[in-house]
Amino acid sequence: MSDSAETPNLMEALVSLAKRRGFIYASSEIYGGLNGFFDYGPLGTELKRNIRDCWWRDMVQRRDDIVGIETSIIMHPKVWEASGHVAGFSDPLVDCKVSKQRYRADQLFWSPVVVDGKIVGYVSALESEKTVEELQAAAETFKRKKAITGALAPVVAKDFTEASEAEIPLIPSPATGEPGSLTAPRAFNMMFQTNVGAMSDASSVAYLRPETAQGMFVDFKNVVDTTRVKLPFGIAQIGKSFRNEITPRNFIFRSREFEQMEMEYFIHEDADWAKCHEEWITWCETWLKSIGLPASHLSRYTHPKEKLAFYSRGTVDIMFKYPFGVQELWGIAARGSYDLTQHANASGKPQELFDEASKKKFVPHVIEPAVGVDRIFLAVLAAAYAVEDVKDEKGNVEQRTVLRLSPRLAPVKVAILPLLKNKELLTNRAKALHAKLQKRYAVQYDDGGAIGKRYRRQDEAGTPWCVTIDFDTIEKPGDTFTLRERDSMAQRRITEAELFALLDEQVY
RNA sequence: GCGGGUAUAGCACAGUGGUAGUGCACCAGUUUUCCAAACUGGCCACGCGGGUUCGAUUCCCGCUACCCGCUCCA
Repeated sequence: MSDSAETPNLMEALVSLAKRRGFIYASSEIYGGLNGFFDYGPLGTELKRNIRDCWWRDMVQRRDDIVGIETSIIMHPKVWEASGHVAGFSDPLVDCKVSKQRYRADQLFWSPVVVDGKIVGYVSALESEKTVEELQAAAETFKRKKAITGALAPVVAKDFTEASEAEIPLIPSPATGEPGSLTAPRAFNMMFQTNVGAMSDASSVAYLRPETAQGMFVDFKNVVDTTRVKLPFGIAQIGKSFRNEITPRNFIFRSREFEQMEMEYFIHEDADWAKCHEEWITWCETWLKSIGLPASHLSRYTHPKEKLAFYSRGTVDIMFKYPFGVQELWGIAARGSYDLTQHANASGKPQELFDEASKKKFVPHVIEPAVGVDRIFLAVLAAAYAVEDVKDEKGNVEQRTVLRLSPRLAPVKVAILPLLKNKELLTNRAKALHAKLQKRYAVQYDDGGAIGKRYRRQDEAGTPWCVTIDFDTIEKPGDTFTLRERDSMAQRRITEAELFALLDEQVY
């Protein structure tokens, strides 16, 4: 028996299964696909919906301190100026054509070498604690090698975004030390632009949101004024976001259109934000385990202070061991009062609460757990996938592909199978049960092929239980069915009432 | 975006300068009393565009997508 960790080319197997069983298709596939976009098929749509529903129930409906909203994808462009995304949500990149190295332009520093007031050449260095020293040393070496005499001026460290067109070909590549191989920085904003209204001009430019969070900040006062929430409280939202990623990769892990589940938890400015931050990290970890992700695949990554995003005072990522490596799943950021303050300044509308104790107004601080539905989907799929060796009655070893999805997430909760297709007594009873279950649960009726084949088919779809209507059901007293469990393949007899009780308990 | 690789049916793979097969899956039927049974029949593909050629799925070029690196985020 092998589990997912030992399966070679697990990603290929997942992509293949996802396609084969209708979980995920490439977007616009008949036109050759579109990089960074995906469609969810019938089973995938159910699974994704279940992920959203579980999160919403646990995050919003089962709590007293969190409310939900749904804001528009296109917001006033000033939202993104205030949030910092127009200016800061870009990564200008520079390529060295010789060494094939790629640098972020804002991390690649350079300086003219000035001798006796004249520019005699250029030096470069990568961002570090000693960038200026390195540049100075490089300038001295340059002067010596070129046998230039005169007074060397101190270097002036500038990053590559400040290099002019004329200067770019003169600046040496950090990799080769020779000028001429660096490209101009390609700086583009990761936000998708569009135009509102029929006229396309500068005044109509708008953006598809790159995160749902700003909706919560912009509607902060509305929620406070209309819902009687009291600190600490949270506002949650699930919705699509869009980022024009340079390199979409790893199936649905990094795509250009994705779905976020974000919650902004507002706390008093004097509250212990670090403690609250830690509590939310723990909450997220617990929740991930509750939907079936193994603790062994989860870890934490604390962002070093100097590399924090522009809005963050502290960020911890919950990492997941995907088939392609340990990568981010859930980011929990302490955003301070950054966003509300920015919007207060930009809009001229104060985003404050009144503190009854101190009789003073203050801007709340915020802790933000932000997770991608698609990433959870991928993590869940990877963790659930298993190929097992099973022995048939003759002792022959066969392989069984099974998705061990939690019953909460499984696209189909129960499959109802008449043992035989051509015996009306069986099919009628099965159809009656199916109709009854269908009112409350996602269930499937299947009478195609041999019973064993149908079990395996449901295993691949992740259906936790199969119910078989057999001859004992109609011939023996008690009206019982065979209940077959996906993971153990064990069978037992169960009544209709017991079946409903089982589902009520396990499916939520 | 740069470098390397790949692209044949729903999935996994063969194969050929004269338009393609296999397994599984799927559909119809016969059969079948619990773990991918059997038989019969059926559906379905050379990623897209151009070039060379009498003829291109095969050779060449471009594009697109996917995979592996550089880089990045949910």
